[in-house]
Amino acid sequence: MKLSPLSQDFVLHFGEMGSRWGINRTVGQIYALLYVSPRPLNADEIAEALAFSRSNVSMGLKELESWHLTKLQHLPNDRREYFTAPEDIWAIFRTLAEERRKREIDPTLTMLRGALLASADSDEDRYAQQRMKQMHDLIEMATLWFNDIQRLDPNTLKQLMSMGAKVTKLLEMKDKLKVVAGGKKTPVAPRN
Amino acid sequence: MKLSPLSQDFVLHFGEMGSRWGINRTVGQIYALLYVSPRPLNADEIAEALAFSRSNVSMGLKELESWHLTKLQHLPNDRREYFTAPEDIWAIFRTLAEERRKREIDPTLTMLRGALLASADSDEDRYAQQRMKQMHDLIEMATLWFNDIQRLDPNTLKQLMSMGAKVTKLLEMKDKLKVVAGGKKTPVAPRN
DNA sequence: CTATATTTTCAGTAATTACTGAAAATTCAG
DNA sequence: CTGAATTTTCAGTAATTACTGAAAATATAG
Repeated sequence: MKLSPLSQDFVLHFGEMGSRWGINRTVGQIYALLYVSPRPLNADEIAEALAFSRSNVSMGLKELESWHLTKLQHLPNDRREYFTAPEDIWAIFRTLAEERRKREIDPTLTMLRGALLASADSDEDRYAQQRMKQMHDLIEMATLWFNDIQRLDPNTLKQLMSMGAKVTKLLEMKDKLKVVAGGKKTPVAPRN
Repeated sequence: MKLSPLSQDFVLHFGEMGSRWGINRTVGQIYALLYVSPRPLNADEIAEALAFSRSNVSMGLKELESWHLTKLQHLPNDRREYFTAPEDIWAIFRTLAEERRKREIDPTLTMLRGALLASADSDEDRYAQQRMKQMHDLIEMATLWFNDIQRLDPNTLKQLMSMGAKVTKLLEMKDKLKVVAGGKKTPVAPRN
């Protein structure tokens, strides 16, 4: 297996990006290779295409599996395992976000909650707790929201995204409608 | 300067998180320390509190500066430089997101655009380009959207986030209104 | 300007992380 | 079962990244 220059560039770039994303260069390259490959690849093909040792590829694939970023399949009359990246790119991003949430956000929220429960017996600690609360609340809100948004079907999500900030126009509209209709004015979170 | 156990935990946790976020452990700890500190700190205080060498702190602070995550100030009758983390936590996340966009997303989009312009003269390359296009479009849309959303003032944003997925109810409402009003029925993408 | 306080740089070293090859384990056709 | 094909593990090594102390640079008070 020899990589075309087109794929080569993509793969190398994703290797570099990988290192900024907590997965190492090797893993990034393997993933990128699977992503652009029109057919499933086995470990030897990957090792050859990327010039890594067979064992390195084995490790990398395991890592990707732990991220739920590969699909494993078998080809008829072939004992080797073949790998692909999931087709649906939305699913890929959802998976990535989900995994990062589990590994990074959740533990952070847990730590913050613990710290907020501890007793603060100095001005420093009280200040620190206040800062941690700000961070906790922001992270929690963003996470809940992201979670919600992410579960929308791709088309709704797409529609929503293309609206961009114009979505707030809808919020205003909603408020006006309520007033006009004389509906009970739901107290919206105070706008400090 | 001695750290309370409360801050200690926070600082150590952020050190670890830092390494998952592309900034190293030291830098993560320095940032966390500034974040929970009720007053500006100078480099020596930071070095003592975290038990790092003075030069390591100097490097770390420079790194944080390059991320626009610290504010530098001077105290009266003191030649040393004092550092703080910005007050507004929304601003902090906006900065972080902005910096990551510049360092990771933008170069990726550039690479993808380049690859899409290149001529593909094999089935493999055509497939690869198609995959890259999917990725490009998704990243571009998400980035534009994120950018838009992020610029909202914190309270609108908060309101929007608390709605979560219910925001799509507004989309439906909008569509219905158009129909009732006899407006042109915009064909909405099917929601599978 | 000089002396001193403070910050930055950087070569060397330590620590961490990535990678390899050889060997062990697993899988499965016959 | 047996043995060949395939995958995984892991100890050793290579490569990378982080950290330090000493020295250089910069800033400022006098």
